[in-house]
Amino acid sequence: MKPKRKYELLTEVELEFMNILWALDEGTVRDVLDQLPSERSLAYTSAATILRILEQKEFVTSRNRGKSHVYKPTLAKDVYQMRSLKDLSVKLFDDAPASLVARLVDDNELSEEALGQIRALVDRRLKNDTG
Amino acid sequence: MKPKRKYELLTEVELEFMNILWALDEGTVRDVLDQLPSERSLAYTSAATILRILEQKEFVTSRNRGKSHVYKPTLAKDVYQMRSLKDLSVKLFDDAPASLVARLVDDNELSEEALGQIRALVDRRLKNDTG
DNA sequence: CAGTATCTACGAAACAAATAGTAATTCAAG
DNA sequence: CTTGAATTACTATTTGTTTCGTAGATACTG
Repeated sequence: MKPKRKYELLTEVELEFMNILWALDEGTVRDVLDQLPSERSLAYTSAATILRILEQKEFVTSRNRGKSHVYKPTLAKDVYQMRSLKDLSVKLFDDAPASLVARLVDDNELSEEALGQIRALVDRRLKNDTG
Repeated sequence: MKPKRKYELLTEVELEFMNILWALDEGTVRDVLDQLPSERSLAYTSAATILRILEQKEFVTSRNRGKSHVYKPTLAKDVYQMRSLKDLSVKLFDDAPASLVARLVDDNELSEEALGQIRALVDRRLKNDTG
């Protein structure tokens, strides 16, 4: 089958699986299934299907080990994080990242510590650019 | 029909419509349709269906004006922005907003100006907390 | 090598999202 | 009133997502 282009974003379940694979670096159907919370109780074959779809969409590649496949992300998590943020920014924040952060720091739940970390990150980036 | 509880997030098209309603404050099917880009060419009845669904999900209310309905968001945009950010943060950033911002400022496309704005926002928030 | 475990591939069922057509209603204007 | 344009309510179609069962392959175990 010809692989279709233009798969941008992961679906809900695909993201759930990718998070596990990113944490493990790679894994089999069994490995992923073992990482799911017990209350998830997903059938083995369902997990296998999801991974096959992820491979078809080229979010992972697979190699053989014994009788099973080992799946590994083709896309680094930070790359996907950035892609998701860009998507959210465009769709809900008029493509203005600053207004996204504005909303974030409006959150009263946000700890002083988190705020401090955020400022440190921004400062470091500003220094590196000018220096 | 009994309204189901627990509608959290908007679908793609629902968000497209809500963005228009947030900008207009309120509007009819026709109003929304007029705001869509011309290449969108969505049937009138499709737009009406989407708005009816939004009402059913309680993202908007409607009142009658003449023979048509006027739809108005029940949810402020900034509230929904925060909800979306929380969702993304949980699903993709281990619920750590600082790491979300970290990814954002890693983006080379991000302008110096945007970075400055972000820092100003954080600074202001930090000052207000301690002051 | 027979039996069992486990695995993959495929198909399909169940559900949700997006779009649009049809029928019925409403209102305004001749 | 009757007609016609615009509107709503409902239904249907198509497509994508999520889940799982069945069948066949593969490897291990005695």
